[in-house]
Amino acid sequence: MIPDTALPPQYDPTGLEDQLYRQWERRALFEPRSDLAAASDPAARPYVIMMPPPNVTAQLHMGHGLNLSIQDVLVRFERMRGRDTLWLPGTDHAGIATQNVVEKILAKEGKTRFDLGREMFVRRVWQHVEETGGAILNQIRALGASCDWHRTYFTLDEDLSRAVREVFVSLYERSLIYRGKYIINWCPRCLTALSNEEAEKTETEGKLWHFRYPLEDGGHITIATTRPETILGDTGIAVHPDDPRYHALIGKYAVLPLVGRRIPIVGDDAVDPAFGSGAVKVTPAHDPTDFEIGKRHDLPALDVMTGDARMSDAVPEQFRGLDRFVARKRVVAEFDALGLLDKVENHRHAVGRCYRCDTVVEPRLSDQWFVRMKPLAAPALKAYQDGRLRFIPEHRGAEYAQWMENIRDWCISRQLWWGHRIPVWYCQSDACKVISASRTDLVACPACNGPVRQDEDVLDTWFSSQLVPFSSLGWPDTSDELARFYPGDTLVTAPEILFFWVARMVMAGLEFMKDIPFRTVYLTGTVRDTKHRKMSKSLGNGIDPLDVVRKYGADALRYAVVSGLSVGTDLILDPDDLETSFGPGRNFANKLWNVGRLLLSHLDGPVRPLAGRHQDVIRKDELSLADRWIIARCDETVRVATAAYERFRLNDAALAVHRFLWSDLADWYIEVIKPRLYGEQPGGDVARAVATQTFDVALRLLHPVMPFVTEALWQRLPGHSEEDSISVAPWPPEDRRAADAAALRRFGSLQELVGAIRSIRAEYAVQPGHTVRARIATPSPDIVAVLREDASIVSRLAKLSALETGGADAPEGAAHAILPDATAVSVPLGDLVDIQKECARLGVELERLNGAIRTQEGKLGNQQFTSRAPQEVVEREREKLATWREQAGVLSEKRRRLGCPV
RNA sequence: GGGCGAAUAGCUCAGCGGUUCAGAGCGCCUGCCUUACACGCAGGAUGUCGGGGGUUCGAAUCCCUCUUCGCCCACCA
Repeated sequence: MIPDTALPPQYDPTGLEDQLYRQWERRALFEPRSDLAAASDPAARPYVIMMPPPNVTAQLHMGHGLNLSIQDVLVRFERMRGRDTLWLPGTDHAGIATQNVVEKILAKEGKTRFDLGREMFVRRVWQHVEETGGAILNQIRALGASCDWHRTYFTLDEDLSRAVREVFVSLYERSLIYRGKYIINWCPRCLTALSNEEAEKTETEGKLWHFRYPLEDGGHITIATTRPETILGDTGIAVHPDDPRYHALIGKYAVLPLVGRRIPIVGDDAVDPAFGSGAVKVTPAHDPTDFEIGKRHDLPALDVMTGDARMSDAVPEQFRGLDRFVARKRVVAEFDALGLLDKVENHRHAVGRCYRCDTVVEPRLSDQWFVRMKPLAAPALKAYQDGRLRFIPEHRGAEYAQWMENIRDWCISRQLWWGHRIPVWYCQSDACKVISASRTDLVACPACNGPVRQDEDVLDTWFSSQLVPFSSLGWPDTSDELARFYPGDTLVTAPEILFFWVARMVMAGLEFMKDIPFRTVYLTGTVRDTKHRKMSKSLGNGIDPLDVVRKYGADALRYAVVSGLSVGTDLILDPDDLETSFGPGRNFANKLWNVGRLLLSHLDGPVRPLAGRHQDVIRKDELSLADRWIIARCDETVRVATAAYERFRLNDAALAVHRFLWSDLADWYIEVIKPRLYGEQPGGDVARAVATQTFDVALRLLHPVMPFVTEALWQRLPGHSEEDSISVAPWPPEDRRAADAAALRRFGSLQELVGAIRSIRAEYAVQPGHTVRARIATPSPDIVAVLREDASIVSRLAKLSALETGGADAPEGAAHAILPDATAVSVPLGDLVDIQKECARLGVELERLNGAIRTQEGKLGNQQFTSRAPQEVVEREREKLATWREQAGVLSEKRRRLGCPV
């Protein structure tokens, strides 16, 4: 392609990124390739990476930016390696979260969902989803994510809903789903049951109240509680059966204060005699342990709260309708008034909070649906123990295993309206009362043909999410696609949803597809601010990825995320200083752009290939030291970067390519070949070919991280056009023939030599345009070779007027440097400075310094000062003196070396 | 209460079984708008590698311990 020499000097991603993305999408570059699917090698499985579906109405946040970037790097890498790839985008209906969003909108209109009724409300949510649901998908595009948009799914789609039904009914038929009355976590604000995982335990500073309950036969028994309001629902007291203090009381009764209920004292192993008073109040309707105790001793369960956590009509009148925390205070106050409050202690304990609204959850007795997890967990645990399923970082696997080992049944019913309604119908005819789970909607009872009523509840949103690895591919229908893309390879996600989603996908996959859905689970770190606080909307410390894309480009964002991140560590970004976080990525893109600009401006046609069967291939003997060096460095970079990508060490890959492009190619190679490019020296065509082709390789290595700028440049390189795309260009192969240890070593020596001369120049502040003479004496054969064959390069880079070999001047009269390989470099002082002027200048400076030193000596010699001034002031003055003396020494030495008159 | 990570330059982090490992980027200092790039070029300063102990010829790197942060799990009311 003819170079576009009109490229602006500053890279501007605005508009360009959009344009390139549309180009990719139009050409369907990210869809699976039927040509590869048809390939005969059955072992060549496609690469499938699982995108965690974002909440349908959510806005993109930095967490998405982080894990979408990682996923895109991985999938682009595999795609370029020639694998068929699938990265399916989709959205999750996010039951509670989405319902909450719409309820908030209704609240602004002064309405509740109950005002609308179920049908109208659900319709309203759908409307909201349709209005806002596309936004996040476009935001994902803006990051450059190369996913297959033709198969975008939504967890409430008809197909995925069919999968949900199939799974529910199948589990129900095998008694792996059951309904029952148990203590569950209840959110009084969302008005629904939650799973154990959805009730986030947080350590809280609370109180432990000790109360005395009068015994029927006189005396008291003291119990302790953190939730006094539940006393109103007490139906017993439990002590340890072997506790000598209470042995005699077992079987006796106490009278519950405030209520007057006669409650039995029972002996139960669940009681820890060492805690509190060793006696426990038993509230079967409001505590899981108490529920179990209650069952064992036939204690009634008395629910004393309403759904929104107010005291119910089951409590004495003065408490009815009170909020639980108000009731708590009131109960304490009344006990206190009765003289039955023994003591109050501070007490740290874990309090469950709703993961959606942070409300303190209430353990509550209610009828819910559950999945029996133990049989499902066993194979999922085994998959990990066998090594079939692996975690990155590895230690995360232990969390997974621990959870699987201690798994509890999963409460899947939610008292919401938005979601998959439970496919269970209850026969309304008194004679029948059959309960039917059905894959299709029922209008009549299958047993008696009587009227039926569908269960009111919907399923936990994670119930459908866990099926996505196969439901998104058309399951329960069988299809070639399903066979081709299941199981997948990699899942990249935030550690927060390890249990919510990841673990359950593994279980569901094993149960319904007989295989794990992915081999590798990469758990990212958390995005935090500089104070290491998690980025969140409520803290207001978030960074909007789209804002970053607008200001710095998607490439810069991705580079920041990838280069600043080692496996599994947190990503620290400063919301108040985007420049520090994203400037380097933008600068890097700009650097690439300018390397491209320079190369393109010197190209007027195709370049000769470095290797291949073409006749005009460049022969090895045409290559200069620098050519061989950059080719060898390029190959090293291919090996390092490829290995790093394979091992998920994306930061290593990014930094290796950065180093090659910036430090090696731009700073050294291009500087070296400029005379050849400008036609001042022969070999211009070779230099162009080498520069262009190593640049091409580096662009490909970098493409997974910075897809846009690499594409924009690559399409302009000779032989490419807009009809080509780097995103499907072949991954650069390792080339053993390029390895050239001698060139690496020798050019390294050249770099050191040039560096030494530049240091000398800088030390004497020589103007850039001014040339100097250098004399080199070396025992190093590499340097000897450099001086023989590449002296012009050294002269150019170090701005030398002459480069002499042989015995180096003694340090007298010359600036001198010794390299690690014992090479001595010297430059006549006369070349570095005007000796007379410099002597005069140094003389003046030295005199002034000596004056200051004399004054300081006087000050410190003054007894009054040293004895009266604070110690640290004197100390500081002494240090000042020492520094000045040192400086004076340096100046004298300089004068001596210049041979200045004394 | 159980389990697991982390502590390296002012900041964010590399350093993957002990011998070119004391590094990168940003920031800082000096000099440069050298016809690709000031989002740049060249040069430079900066660290008792959290404290203590141990193993070894040799430890940022292995072992023990302490301190400090963080994560996961947990029905002691």
